[in-house]
Amino acid sequence: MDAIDRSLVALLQGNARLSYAELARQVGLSAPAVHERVGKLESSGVIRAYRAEVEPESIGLGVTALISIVEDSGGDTDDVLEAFRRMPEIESCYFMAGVESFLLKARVGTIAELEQLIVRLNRTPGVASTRTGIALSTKWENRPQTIEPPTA
Amino acid sequence: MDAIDRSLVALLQGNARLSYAELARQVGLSAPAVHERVGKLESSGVIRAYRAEVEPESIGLGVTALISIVEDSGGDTDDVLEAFRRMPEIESCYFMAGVESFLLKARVGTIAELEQLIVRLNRTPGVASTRTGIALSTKWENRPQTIEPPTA
DNA sequence: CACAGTCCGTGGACGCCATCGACCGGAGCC
DNA sequence: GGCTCCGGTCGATGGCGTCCACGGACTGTG
Repeated sequence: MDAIDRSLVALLQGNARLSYAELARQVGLSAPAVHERVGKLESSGVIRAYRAEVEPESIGLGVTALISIVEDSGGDTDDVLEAFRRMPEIESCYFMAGVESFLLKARVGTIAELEQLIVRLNRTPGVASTRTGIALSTKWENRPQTIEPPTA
Repeated sequence: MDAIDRSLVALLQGNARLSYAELARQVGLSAPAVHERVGKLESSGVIRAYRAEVEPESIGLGVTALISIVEDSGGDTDDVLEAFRRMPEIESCYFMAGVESFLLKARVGTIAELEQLIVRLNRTPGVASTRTGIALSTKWENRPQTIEPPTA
């Protein structure tokens, strides 16, 4: 992970569809060299995936909610996680410090669907209680951060 | 936005670097047709961007926090937002229903940096108070949802 | 019914790109 | 010095992106 790798990552964070030739021009290497570097970044796990970022409303997901979960003292955390994973509405899942073990970000089409999701969550074994906040609007999301050199 | 557009969006959500030729094979059209459709999806705002998804730890961002903000009754919401936008650590910003007007997702390198961020937030005009939860681990994030036909 | 216009696709052409293999130069190490 | 390894350049070739001309289905109109 030298300076060139960092700029490659930054460039691909900004536009994942840049060609290797274009990346090569930007960082001042040849295309095959860039190809190999990017391949290593992928296989070492630095680059996890390339995703198109889609406007949620246009695919029928107008409602965003953030749901905190308090775990049942009896339940198994892995089972709870597995249950969450099976709910496709849950886009993100964080395991949190504090009384509320999980924070979920969910997206659904309507408030009615959100209600159904919350009911399903509360019925899930291992879930003691939920607390839901509704996002009225998403100001921005997943803004890429500028990459800093390793503690330089 | 017909069925073909939906599968194009789904394919690009899964892998934004698919070639037009490959997309064309998957949806059963010619490459120029796919090129035009994707172009329209981009310019109509359905596809906002193509991003490489990067493992945060590998770029020195090991600490994830979710911060709720209570707004000062005197402050202007737009000014607060503008201040948040200038803090690159804040990856996502939701405007919420409820007492806590904003929910921020922030990523920093160390707890010390998180402390500094919270101090800066509390000093921001228009911010009455903050409440911070620390994510011990990210189970998953921004999982793409399967796209449903428009209320069919 | 014929007609023109529009939309959305196909097929062909051409230049650029991805990708492979051969080669090469510097660093580290006997 | 001479070996090896790593990581780069260069050159070739097949596939891809992209432009353009063309064509069929649908639609509204004289």
